[in-house]
Amino acid sequence: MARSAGLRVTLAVDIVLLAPSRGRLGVYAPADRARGRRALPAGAPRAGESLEAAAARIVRTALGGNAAWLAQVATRLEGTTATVMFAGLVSAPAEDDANWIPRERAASLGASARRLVDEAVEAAAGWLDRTPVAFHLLPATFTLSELQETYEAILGRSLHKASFRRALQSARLVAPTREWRSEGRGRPAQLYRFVQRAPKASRRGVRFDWLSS
Amino acid sequence: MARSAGLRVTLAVDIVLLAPSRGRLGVYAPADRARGRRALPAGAPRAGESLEAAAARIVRTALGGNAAWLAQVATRLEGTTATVMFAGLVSAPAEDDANWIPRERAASLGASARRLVDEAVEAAAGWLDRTPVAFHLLPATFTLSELQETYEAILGRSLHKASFRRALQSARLVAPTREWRSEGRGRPAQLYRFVQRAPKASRRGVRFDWLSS
DNA sequence: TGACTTTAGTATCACCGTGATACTAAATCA
DNA sequence: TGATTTAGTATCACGGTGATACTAAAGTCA
Repeated sequence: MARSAGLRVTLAVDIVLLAPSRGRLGVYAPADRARGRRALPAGAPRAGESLEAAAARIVRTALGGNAAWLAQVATRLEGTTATVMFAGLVSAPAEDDANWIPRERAASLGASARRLVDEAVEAAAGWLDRTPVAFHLLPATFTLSELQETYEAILGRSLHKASFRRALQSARLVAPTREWRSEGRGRPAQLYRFVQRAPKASRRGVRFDWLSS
Repeated sequence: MARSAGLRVTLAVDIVLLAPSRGRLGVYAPADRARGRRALPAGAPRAGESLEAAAARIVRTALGGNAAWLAQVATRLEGTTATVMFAGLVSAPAEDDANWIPRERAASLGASARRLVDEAVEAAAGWLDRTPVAFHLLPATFTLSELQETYEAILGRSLHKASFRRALQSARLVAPTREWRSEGRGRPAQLYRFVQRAPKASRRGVRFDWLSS
C-alpha cells in the first residue's frame, strides 16, 4: 500500500449484541450509570490489541462470556473519532434480565444507536445464510421449533414449517436424539442435536431479485 | 454508546479496485514510484471528511473518475495504524493500461495485499447478488454475453447460458434494442439496455448449504 | 462456392426446492 | 369427553435450474 501521512484520530469500538428470545430479537443495552440512561456497550482497543480481541473483551466484560458470533460491521468517522462497530449474536438471556430491550425499542437509544442496531440485524441475517451460527445460539439439544424460532427472530419473518424441516433434513445438519420434551400444552417435541458437517458448496445460479435496501 | 478514553491511532484508507475484463478480474495496482514496485492505492481522510468521501476522492485521484461501486469491507488495526479497507468495482480499463494486473497475480503485491484482494473479491461477489452493480460496469447498451462475462469474471466461475438469460428475462431487468453488434466471427449479438425496476423483494426460504470459508 | 468454425440464441426435459393445504399425533385444559 | 394446542407428515402444483441438443448467422479457409 502506498503510505501517506494519515489522520490522527481516537479509535473506539461500539458493540450491538443481539439475542433471539421467544421469537423476538433482544438488544443488549444496560443502564449507563454515568449518563442515567441505557446505552450500547462500547470501549476501545488497548495498545497491541486487535479490534476483534478488543470487541471480544468488551463482550466478556459485559456478559461474563463470549458471544456465539461477533464480527465487524462498519467503521464510521465522526470528527476525530473513528468508531468500529461490531455485531454479535448470543444465546437468549434470562427472561427477567433487565439489561436487554426488545429490538423494536432500539429507537429509544437515539437515532445513532438505532441505525447501528438496524445494520447489526441486517448483518446477523446474512450470517444465518452463510454460517451455522443459529445452532450455537441453542443448547446442545433443541427442538426444531426452537431452531425455527431462532431463525425467525433474527430474520424478522416467519418461515414455512415443512420447508424449513425439509431443507434441514436434506442438509443432514441435525440428528434426532431419543428424547422428547413436553412444553406445557401440545404434543411433545423431539430433541435434536447439531451435526457438524463438511459444508457442501452448492453453487447456485445468479439471482436478479435483489432487495430494496 | 458508553464512551471511554479511546486509543490514539493514525487512520488510513486502502482501496482495492476490481475491474472485469475479457472474463478475467483485474486489480488496480500502479507502480509506486516511492517504493519502486506496484502497490494498491491508499490515502487518508482529511479533517472533516467521511471515510466514504475519502475513499471516493482517492479513487478519483487514481482513475480520474468514480467507481461504479465502492464500499467498506473491513478495518484492521496494526500497531498504531488503523486501516479501513474499501473495495470498488469499475468498468473494464483499456487493454493496454499498465496500471492493472490480473487478479491471479495479486500475490506479487505481498501477502497482506493478497488478503485484501481476496476479501474484496468476496465482497464484490456478494454485491452481485444484492445490487444491479454489474449493469453499471457496462456501457448503456451491451450484449447478454458481455453481461454474463462480467458476472463470471467477478464470481470466478462460469454460468449456464440459458439459465442466466431465463433469470434475466423473468426479472425484466433488460430490454432489447433494435441494434445488433457483430464482433469478428460468429453470429451478431443483440444489444440490450438496463431497465431500472422497483426490486420485487422475493423472499425465499432459508438455505443450510453455507460455504466453506 | 461450400464445408467448417465460431458465437448467439432457443427448445425440451428431468429434477429439485418451495410453499400451500390438509392431514395425523399427542399432549393439556375445561 | 371434547376442544385446543403444538408437533410432525403427506400431497400437490409451481417455478427455477442445468444438461443436452438444437437452430441461426456470421467469418474462415481450402
